[in-house]
Amino acid sequence: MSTNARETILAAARKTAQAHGYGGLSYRDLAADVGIKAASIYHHFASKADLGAAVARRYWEDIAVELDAMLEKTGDPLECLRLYPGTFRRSLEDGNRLCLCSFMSAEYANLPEAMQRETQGFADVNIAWLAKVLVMAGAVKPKESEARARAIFAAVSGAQLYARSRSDVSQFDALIESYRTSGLLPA
Amino acid sequence: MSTNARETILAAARKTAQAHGYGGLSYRDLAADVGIKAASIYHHFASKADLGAAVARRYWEDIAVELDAMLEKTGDPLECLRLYPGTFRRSLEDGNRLCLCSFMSAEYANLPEAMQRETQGFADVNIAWLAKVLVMAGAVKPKESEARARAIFAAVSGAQLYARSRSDVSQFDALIESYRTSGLLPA
DNA sequence: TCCAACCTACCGAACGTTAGGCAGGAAAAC
DNA sequence: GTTTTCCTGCCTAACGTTCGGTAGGTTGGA
Repeated sequence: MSTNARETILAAARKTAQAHGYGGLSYRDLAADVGIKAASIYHHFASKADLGAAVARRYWEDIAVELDAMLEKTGDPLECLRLYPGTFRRSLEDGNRLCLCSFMSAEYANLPEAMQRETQGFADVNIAWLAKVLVMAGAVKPKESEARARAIFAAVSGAQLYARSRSDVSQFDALIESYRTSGLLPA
Repeated sequence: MSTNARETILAAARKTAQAHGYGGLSYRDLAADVGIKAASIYHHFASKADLGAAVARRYWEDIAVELDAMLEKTGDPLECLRLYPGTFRRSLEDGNRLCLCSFMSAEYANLPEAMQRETQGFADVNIAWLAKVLVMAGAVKPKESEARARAIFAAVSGAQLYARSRSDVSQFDALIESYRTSGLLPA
């Protein structure tokens, strides 16, 4: 348990936060999850705010790596745009979980400052990557790529939120399909 | 205070829930808001779950009236579609608040059953109205109106969520404009 | 006389957090 | 090579606060 306890805590906290939010993240439950006592978490994180900020940062660091890997692996920007909603879909499949960024945006007013600062990271990473890929695919003019990337990110987030409220992944799929039909996403 | 205390509580609870969620809604704070003691709330609502469900139900009942009134007043479906995002925009202007439906979708796993049931009401009302207006405006084929309505609702919700995380209403406006440019919303 | 509306005074549970201690392995001192 | 020191990782036990909720009393108008 010891050498990677910090990582184990981070991963468990992320999963819980994606299901119940930062407010729904309890030290006692989290500790039980990873097999230690609540007080022991303080050996790895100075406070709940610190833990939350670390989880948030790790979250967008991971997605940055994942998105770049996808682009490198396929080498096809259009295919990337087709696959992009899959990252959100997987959260839903995994226990009807939400993107941590969406949860933090909702809980924004209740978050400690350090977490508020990290909230934007995930969106920034997604939007920058989408803008780049949109231009590569020739789907939009470079000038409009940022705005379109933001629109896609926001719309996909909204689709995930809606599907969660129905506990129904197929609603997410249908929404993505509508985004394609309407022209928001390349068809 | 007495005759409309129940209404006062409902309204105050709605406002707090739109800022801090159901979990962030405290009986003591809520009571202080409306000028009574926490225990007195139990004279009007049997439990927090009951209060939450009543707030949620009232929320979508109100929007149903509001949307129908808009259509009747303007008589112009295209103008209605142009005005539609305004209801979400107003929440942001009013203390960076979120649509209650989005908050409940995020908190879904933490909500009492009665509230989970009410969560869908708001979305249903919006989607039904949008589908009707889209057909009236001739913007989509009747067969596709439901799907497009859902897409618009989800996308606008996502735009509100994104703008909230930046505490910046202009981000919402920019996103709506992108939805128009891309063809999701009629231009 | 009665009842709705509100009160005071609690309850048990859960929360984040702290103090202080114990085991054990690595590093330092002899 | 042995002993001592020290640090890491975890523990138990409690802290004060806040939570939703309850019991029972007071008050004022119909």
